[in-house]
Amino acid sequence: MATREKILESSMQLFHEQGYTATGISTILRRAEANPGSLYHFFKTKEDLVHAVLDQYQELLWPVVLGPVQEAEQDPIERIFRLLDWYRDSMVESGCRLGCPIGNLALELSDTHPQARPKIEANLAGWRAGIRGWLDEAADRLPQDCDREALSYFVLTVMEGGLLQARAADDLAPFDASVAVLRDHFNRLLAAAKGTGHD
Amino acid sequence: MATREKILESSMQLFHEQGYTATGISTILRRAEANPGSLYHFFKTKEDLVHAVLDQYQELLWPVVLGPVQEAEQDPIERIFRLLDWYRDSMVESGCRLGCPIGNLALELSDTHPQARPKIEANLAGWRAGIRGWLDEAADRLPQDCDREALSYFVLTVMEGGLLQARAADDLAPFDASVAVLRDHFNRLLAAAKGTGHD
DNA sequence: GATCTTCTTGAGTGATCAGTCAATCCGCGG
DNA sequence: CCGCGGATTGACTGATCACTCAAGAAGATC
Repeated sequence: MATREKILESSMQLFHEQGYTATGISTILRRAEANPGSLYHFFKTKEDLVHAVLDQYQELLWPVVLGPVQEAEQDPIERIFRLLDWYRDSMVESGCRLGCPIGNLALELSDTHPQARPKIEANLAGWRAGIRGWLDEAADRLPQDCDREALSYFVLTVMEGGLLQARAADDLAPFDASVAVLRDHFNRLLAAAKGTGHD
Repeated sequence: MATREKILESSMQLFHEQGYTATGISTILRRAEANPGSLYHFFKTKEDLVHAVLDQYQELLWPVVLGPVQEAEQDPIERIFRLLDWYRDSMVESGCRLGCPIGNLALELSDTHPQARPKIEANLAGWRAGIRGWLDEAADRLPQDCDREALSYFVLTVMEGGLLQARAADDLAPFDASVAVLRDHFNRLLAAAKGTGHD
């Protein structure tokens, strides 16, 4: 792998595992098997590095996350729960650690790093837009007065809030409980729309 | 104020504003107007300090947060939205910064500080227990098969997930949208319970 | 007022932090 | 085979990190 990509990859991993501030440049270099000069040849500062990481997450969102889910599942509502399940699997794999890399950086950097904040928001907006698209696809199965924009925020809220509690508890129960209530909410929305005649 | 309390207070503020790792001991000392020797007389390490901060949050939960809400609002369901509104106000006050101090520490320390994690979980459990108590009070207005434990997780999920997105967006819209959907969900639960005859 | 404990002072510790830079390497066009 | 520019090397910088400690001040107890 090219040096720049090795450094970027190591940074993504370490920022995810330890956070931005807690990760030292020297640790990144050790994992990437590179030297300080190389890192600073490609990235002007440590902050530049996290900007590149956020851009990378943005680029990978559709090819790695939303695309596969969209292809694997036809039902747009089920895609949302497929997405939540995909995240659940990644939590099982890491033993309830790590969580959402964007969410972690959001809480760590939003206040203190004004240049990173818009990039974090852009990432979340990308997730939301994907979910929003699926909700729009299912519009005729949802109540007519259903605020799909608010609902797309809500799905992301459930994901981030559920992951936060799961990490604190070192147990997926909070996440599962949250997803179950979200499922109940969708069931009620679908039932309500059916009750009034679809659309 | 006593030196120990001044140091504890400054630590709470700064961990909230900047995070644990990003906050230096020297900054805490400057704000507390104290010397390193005093800090290390009361707290063995920086990690001890964050443990004391978490204990303090735990102690303040009922007297400062849940108690006032419980007294100000009779309807147990409305108390939940009063609580969310109270948080909203604190976000307005800080200009969409800060967010939930426990949530911030949860994402920063859960993986890397095994001694802090249980204390973070204890704090979240305290919030949950309060909400759960209110839900139990309203049990006869909710559907019989309603999982109130899951619902208490869910309320906290909405709070934390909504705050995370609000900070990233530097705008309360994501939080408001999430709370609106939660309100819709409760309305549907209450309507469903009424429909089948109360209880 | 002597004595003991608790608390405060602040200069100083080694380690680690992000970042620098001159020297060197290497692939490529001429 | 030369010259050039991007890429790499790694020792080095000053600043800051968490933390120490010997000295002394401030109260409390007898």
